[in-house]
Amino acid sequence: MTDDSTKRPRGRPKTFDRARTLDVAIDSYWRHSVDSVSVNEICRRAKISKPGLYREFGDEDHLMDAALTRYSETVLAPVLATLSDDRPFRKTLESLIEFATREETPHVPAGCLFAKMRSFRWRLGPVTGEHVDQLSEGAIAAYAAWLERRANRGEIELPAPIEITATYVDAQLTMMLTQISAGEDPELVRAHAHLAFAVLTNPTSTSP
Amino acid sequence: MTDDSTKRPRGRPKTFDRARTLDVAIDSYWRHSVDSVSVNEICRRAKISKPGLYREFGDEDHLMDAALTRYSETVLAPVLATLSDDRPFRKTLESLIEFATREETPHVPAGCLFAKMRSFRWRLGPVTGEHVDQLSEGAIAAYAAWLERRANRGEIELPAPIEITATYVDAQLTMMLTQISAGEDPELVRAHAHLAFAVLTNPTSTSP
DNA sequence: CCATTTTCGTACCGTGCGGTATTCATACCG
DNA sequence: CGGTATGAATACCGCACGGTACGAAAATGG
Repeated sequence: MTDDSTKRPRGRPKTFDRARTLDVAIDSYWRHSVDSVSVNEICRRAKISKPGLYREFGDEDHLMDAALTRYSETVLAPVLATLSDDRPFRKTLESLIEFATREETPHVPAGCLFAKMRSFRWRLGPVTGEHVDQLSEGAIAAYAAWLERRANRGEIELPAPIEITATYVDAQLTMMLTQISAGEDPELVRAHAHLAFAVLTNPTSTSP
Repeated sequence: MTDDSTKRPRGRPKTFDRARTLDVAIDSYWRHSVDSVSVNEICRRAKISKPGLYREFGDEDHLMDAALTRYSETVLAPVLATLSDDRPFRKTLESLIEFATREETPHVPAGCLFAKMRSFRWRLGPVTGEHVDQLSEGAIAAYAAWLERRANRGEIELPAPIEITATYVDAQLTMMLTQISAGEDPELVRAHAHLAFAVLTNPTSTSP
């Protein structure tokens, strides 16, 4: 069904594998910190020439942005989508903790590329930086919607205004991902998570 | 009383101002991230020559270590010392939160140099890295001693084994310092802190 | 076959880095 | 004064970075 016979473009056929290059970039940025992975290094790993990469992506900023786009579509979106599921609060929370403390596997690094980019926000290029901001807002909005829905159903009692509670959940999950990426013991991080989220599952007064 | 008449050393008198250089280094590492401040940059700010700095400190690793030593003595130690005070738990906790969320002043940057070094642990030199590890252990031990003492007096009820609770407090304070350094709103961070530490001040079950 | 179009990668540019060889300046001693 | 000892800074090294000029390579169209 692939019409090899249809008009091929005029010049030399393209051999640059954009998808594979993006996979290499994502894996590199994800496994190691976002900075400390240079364009040169990605070219070496992907075994492509530097001008090839620059022709495809423009510059380092747009390469990172493309990597973040692909990552958010394939990894982040499914996780945030679970917030809309109609599962009990604790089940969803546990799956979030599970995601944030996942161990490294041969094909999937530990931690979260998005979280790493957030912590390096100020040294990202303008395009990637804006993208990170936008995804951050989206994530917090998703947490807020989730928490509010569960609060309205009486499953939990919000210990603080929704903006504060949502950003609290976001901050805790981000910290967990950072710790996991730094090599912390997943069991310890999970134990910390249960302490941090006890304020949600065990409503009490929180007056200072 | 300064004996100018006593033997002066043989050669050309030293003019290198070690203390001032260290102040510049600490301020630079503290205000900006530890990496992204180069030796060249410190020389520029301190208006000293590069060989001068290298003669005094050896290399970048030992310069950072000297800065960390001075910082821990002048800033960190007093804070950790308050953990031994006999004040009520909540008072001490509030002063910790106050320290971690302090706003930037002209002379004192926000955040904490030690916290910044911890988050960049893996790219520190061997000397500074070891020093950071050692200080981390010291801080956690101090938190553990504080919490255990307060628990023994019935002021709080440990929500988890002491090692987990102490590292939890450490992780939360470190995260707060990181957020403040990243420019987060101190009021929001304090609100998060009260949520995170509610598990200490409002003992309940924490079963997952 | 040759001109045209498009993509390819080698080889380079300027910059800033951590670190240092070398030479000059300033002191004491006799 | 000259000899000796020590500290100072200029000017450099090799390297890796982000980014690109440019000619070779591979296709189509006539």
